[in-house]
Amino acid sequence: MARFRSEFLRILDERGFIYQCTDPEGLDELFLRERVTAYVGYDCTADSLHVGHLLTIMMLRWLQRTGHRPVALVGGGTTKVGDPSGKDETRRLLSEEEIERNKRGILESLSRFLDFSEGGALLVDNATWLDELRYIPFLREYGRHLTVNRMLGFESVRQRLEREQPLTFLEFNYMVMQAYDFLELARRHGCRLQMGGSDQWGNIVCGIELAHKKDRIRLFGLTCPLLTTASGAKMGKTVKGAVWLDPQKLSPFEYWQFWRNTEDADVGRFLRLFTELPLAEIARLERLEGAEINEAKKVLAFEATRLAHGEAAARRAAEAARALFEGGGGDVAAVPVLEVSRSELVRGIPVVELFTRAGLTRSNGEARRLIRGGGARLDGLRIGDERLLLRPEHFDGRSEIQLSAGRKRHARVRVVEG
RNA sequence: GGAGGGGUGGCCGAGCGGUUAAAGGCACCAGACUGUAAAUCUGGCGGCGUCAGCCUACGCAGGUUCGAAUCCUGCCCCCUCCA
Repeated sequence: MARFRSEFLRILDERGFIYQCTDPEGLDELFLRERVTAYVGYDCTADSLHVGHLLTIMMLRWLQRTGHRPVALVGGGTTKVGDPSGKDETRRLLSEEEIERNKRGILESLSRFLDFSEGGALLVDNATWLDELRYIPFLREYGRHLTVNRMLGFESVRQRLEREQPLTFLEFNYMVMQAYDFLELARRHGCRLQMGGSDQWGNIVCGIELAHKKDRIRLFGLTCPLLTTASGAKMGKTVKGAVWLDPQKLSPFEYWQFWRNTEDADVGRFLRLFTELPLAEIARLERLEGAEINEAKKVLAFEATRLAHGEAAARRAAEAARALFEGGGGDVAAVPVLEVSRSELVRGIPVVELFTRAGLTRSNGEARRLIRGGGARLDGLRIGDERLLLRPEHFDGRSEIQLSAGRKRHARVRVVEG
């Protein structure tokens, strides 16, 4: 497969990152010729990124590893407008402070994967230029280069119109804003390539066309496939919601577990996309069959966790999993802990409440149902009574007990004096 | 501006005065089977509650009624057709 000659594109191609590319040959040449600056845009609506963002993060990472310059753009400007695509309930507008906090969170998530130190990756906020825009001058200068005819042809727009779903002028302008972002990055930072999910294709192309008409510069676009699991579900959900990259929001142990529970059919693909193992090694792992494929899943979990949370955390997660799932007392240090005071324990703590406090269930009612359904365990023994109170005798001299919701989700409860 | 249709739980979508915490599907959780997989089958799936109950919910605000998601009034939003 001599499709690409440049290292970056070859890697992306071999690993399955490429869905569409505006001009593969031209881009390949560009990568052979110079140090390329490329960007990916991230929404600013949450304070952390999640696995749904991981594909593009990995692309930026490979970009940096192969000697080029990644730019992460956060949508501080566009977030102020509020994304209207979420149908009813006009979305709550975020305050400046919230946006600021979210930006910091996003940077923190990204910092695990990219080197933002001097001369490395760049973080930019489109508020920097979008805030300054004035309507009439903008329309006169840029609006004349964008035809509605052209924009109506884009898949995202066409689909809406065909299904007779409303498409507001505001949404329509998102494409324009993003097109302008690309141009602005090209001017400010010499950015030549925008990458994103396949749903971003129209927006990316729009930016390329704008830049060509306005500044006579040639930009490139590349999208990655929309990721679903082999059984067709969207990736990256757990009871707790999204699979966050921020360890505060989802512990490394739970992150490890997420990857460990990958479906058989996805293992090879995920290893290529979400780890940096050599392809030969992945091919070997992929060939494992039956129960042996679990080895491959552990490698996937370890490597993915290592990237997001560091090697030490990945080791602890792996060890805790060994202790929990394969018997033989390993170290369960990575399993999330809930602390309770001795005085509270002496009074007796409703076990349903503990499940909720430990984050294993979302409400006491859910914990009750879990117990009724036979999925709740205390130190491995099924809890039969939903009214059970946790008391000092359950600890039997130890400082910790273990709660489990189903086979896979565990938490420790530790007594502290007081 | 005019006429009609509509806003139901995370999503889709029934219900159109009581027996409706609201059919059905998807998603999700648990149990069984396994390999911490998939498929399948079973159960669950608003909150609080030591279980007797209480509270909140069908766009928003009022009203009619013993009783409202269901009827009435006003408001907000969406869709279709006409101008």
